Formats: sequence, C-alpha cells, structure tokens
Amino acid sequence: MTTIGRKSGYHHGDLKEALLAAAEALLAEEGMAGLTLRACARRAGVSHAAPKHHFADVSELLSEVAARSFDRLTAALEASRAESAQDPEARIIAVFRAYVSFARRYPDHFRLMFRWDHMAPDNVVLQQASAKTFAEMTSSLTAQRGDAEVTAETLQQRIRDPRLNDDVVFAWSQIHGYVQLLLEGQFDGFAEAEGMDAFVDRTVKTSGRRLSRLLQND
Amino acid sequence: MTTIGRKSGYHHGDLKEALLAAAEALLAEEGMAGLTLRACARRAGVSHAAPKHHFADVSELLSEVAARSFDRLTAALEASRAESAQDPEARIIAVFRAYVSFARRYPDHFRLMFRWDHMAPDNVVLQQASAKTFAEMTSSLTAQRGDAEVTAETLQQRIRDPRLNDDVVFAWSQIHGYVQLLLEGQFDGFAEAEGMDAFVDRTVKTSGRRLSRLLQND
DNA sequence: TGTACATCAGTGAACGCGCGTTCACTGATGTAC
DNA sequence: TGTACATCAGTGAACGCGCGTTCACTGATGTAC
Repeated sequence: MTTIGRKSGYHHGDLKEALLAAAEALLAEEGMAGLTLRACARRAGVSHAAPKHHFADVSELLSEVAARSFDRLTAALEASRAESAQDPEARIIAVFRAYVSFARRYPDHFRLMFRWDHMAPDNVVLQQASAKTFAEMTSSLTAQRGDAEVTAETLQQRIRDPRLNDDVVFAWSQIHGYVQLLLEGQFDGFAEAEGMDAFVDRTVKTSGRRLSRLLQND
Repeated sequence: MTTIGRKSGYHHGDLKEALLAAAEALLAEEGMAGLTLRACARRAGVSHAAPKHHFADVSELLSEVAARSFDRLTAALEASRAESAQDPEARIIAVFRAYVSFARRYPDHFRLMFRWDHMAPDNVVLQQASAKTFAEMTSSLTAQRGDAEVTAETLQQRIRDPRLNDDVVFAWSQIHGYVQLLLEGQFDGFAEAEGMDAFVDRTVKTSGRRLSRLLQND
C-alpha cells in the first residue's frame, strides 16, 4: 500500500489524483465493497473529511474511476485495431480479445463500468469517456462493411442506419455477454478439460470467426 | 407492504418462507442495497434476530432468493419451448424472448443471479436451481442440431462435445450480453426513434434469426 | 387424560463496527498594495 | 521588499445511522410416561 507523495506537510498537492489512484487500487484489491470515501482517504494518507473538497459524493468519485477505465478500454481497443488493420476477421477477433483481456485483468473495474446505479449519471467526464469507448467499438465492429469511420460525434446519426444498428447490437451483445459469463464463472464447467486460458483462446477465436462471417454475409 | 400472516401470536409458523418472500419483495422494490437481514425481518414482522434460526448468513438468504429466481427463469424457458416446438428459428427466438422478458420484469433478481460474490457458492439449493436453468438453456439452444435432450444430469458429459460447447457459449453469450446491455441502459440511444419496446421486439427477432441461422449452418 | 420436561422459535436490549456528514479550526498559498 | 488579508485545502473530533452479532430470556409445541 503506497501513498502518493505530498508536496508539503499540510497541503497535499494533488489530492484529487491521489484519491483516484487510491480508488483504483482499492477496487482492484478489494472490489466494490472496499470502495468507500473513507478508505480512499485513508489510502491517500489524508483525513477522511478531506475528499469533500474534491468529490461531492462517493458516486462522483466512482464515476471518474469508471471514466478512467473506459479510457483504458478505449486505448486497448484502438491498439488492437491498429495492429490488425487489413483482415476483417482478424480485426473482429482482435477487438474481441482486447475486450476480454481488459475484463480479465480488471474484473472489478469492468463490473463498475456497467453498473450505472453506483454512479452519477450526469457526470460529464464519465459520459464522454463511455461515449468514446462506444464509438470505438462501433467503428471496429462495423468496419468490415466498408463504412466510413464512426466517431463519438457522428455516432448518434449513424446509429439510425438500421443495418449498422443491428450489427452493433448483435456484435456488442456477443462480446459483452461472453465476458460477463466468463467473469462470473459460468464457463468454468466448460473449460474443465482444457484449462481456462486455452478455453478463452479457443472460444474467442471461434466466436470471433462466426461473428465476422455473419457481419459480412448477412 | 404486506406481512405473511402468523399462525399463533408468538411462533410464526413459516418464517423461512415469509423471509424469502420479504427478500424478493425488497429486491424488486429497492434493489440489492435494500436487501439486509434486518430489513427482511422487519418486513416479515419479526424481531431482527429471528432470521438467525433459518439463515446462518445473509449470503444464505440471497442464495435461496437467487435459486427461486433460477426456478422461475427455468419455468419461463420451458414454457417458451413448449409453445414453439416445431420451427427451430421460432424456438430460438422464443427462448431469447423469454430470457429478455424475465430480465426486464425482474431486473434486480436477474442481476443477483449472476453476481456470485454476494452468495454462498456452496449452497446446494442454488447450485441445483442454476444447473437446471443452464441445462434447459443448453437443451433449447442446441435442439435444432437434432441432438438428444440435455438434462442437468447429462450436461457435464455432453458439454465435452466441442460443437455443442461452442454453440452454447456463442448462443448464451449473445442472449446474456444483449440482456445485460439492455438492463444497464446501453441501448437507450439505439432505441430513441422507435421506443424501447419496439426496439426490443425488433432486435430480439433479428438477433434470434441470425443466431438460428448460424447454429444450423456452421 | 394429565403432567413433567425437553426442545425450539422468537424477543428485545446491548454491543461494536464502519460509514458519510458536519463544523470550528488551522496551516499554507497567493495577491494587492 | 514587505505586510495585510482573503482564500482555500486539510484536520480532527463529534454525531447519527443501519448493519450484523450476541445473549439471557420467554412463550409455544410436542413427546414420554
């Protein structure tokens, strides 16, 4: 348990940043249950009333933690897209794999991101971050149609295209559901023989292939 | 807020049942956050130490609530299977629809069922109930292959068949992911124009059709 | 049919816990002149 | 260059809350004889 260093003895210097870092660490180590304002303050080495100056509410803190997680996921998706630009099937599989890897590495971050009841729905930072992830997903998943790229700005219009709408709903559901069931251990029985890593590797590949074929031909 | 009647003044008669009913009602009305032992006791009209005689732990109570929810889902899936026995595509769509309807009607029950961190993983009632749901899903989703029916007993063996394994992983992920994203409001932007009910009706149909085609041809 | 007794379910008061919130305070920083 | 002052971030003690747990108890039920 590390504390983000202070500049001076009294004022922290960047407590907001330290609190966010503490929150992320707590989430990784103890899950949602461990994520309280007091615990974050403790971990940041500060009295428990101090966070009030930076976050009005625990939900505001959670929102910004989630926003950071969305940013990370977006970055992972972008990276996977860059490294598999040509082949449409390889691209879908790469996106799939990036989503799965992220969720397996940060399971509680992932859970938080999709539990809006814990968060402040009006938080702008969160809204922008999740919109970016969403646009990136849409863009990646529908690129093999040969459509123009989707950005966070053009998303609202483009989503009215019924084919694109259907495709995104289908592909995102596939990937998201796989990850959810995987994280909650529902596939443990499936993976018994081969081991979990092999199972994931295999099923991501076959599911990605199926998904890709479907999006091209349908 | 109703209380399940007592037989006598002192002893309750069937407090275990009353506590489970209270828990289900609380879950529906207030979500996971409202589900505490004390709240259940209060609602069952009993002192807050009374539940100890029936549930060692809040996680045991939650487990049995989840088990009941699994039972309900199983029943809904069975019913949907019965009413669409012939056509494989109609059958998949019916299963899909049953899963979606259940989750929309009891969103917090649905969330609880797939959050094993709140429950007692060793609870036998829960294990059996979820195994039954799972077998029913597997059976419904793979029936169009013409395979023999899968039951909770034969599941562990049958799942070793790689084709069946792939099929179930794919189809279940699809349905489950769709429901998760729907429940958490991720599709709200998609449904803007047509309204949520119409969106659900449409996408369940098209996704089900795609799923069905994939499971037949692949 | 009646009595004695064991068993068990529910009571209610008490305890400790960690949480978020409030508030008067204090120490540091920066700005006006 | 120095001084006065406003601003603001962090302190620490106090409060109330609902939670789960414990424990001596009491009322009801059923069983043995």
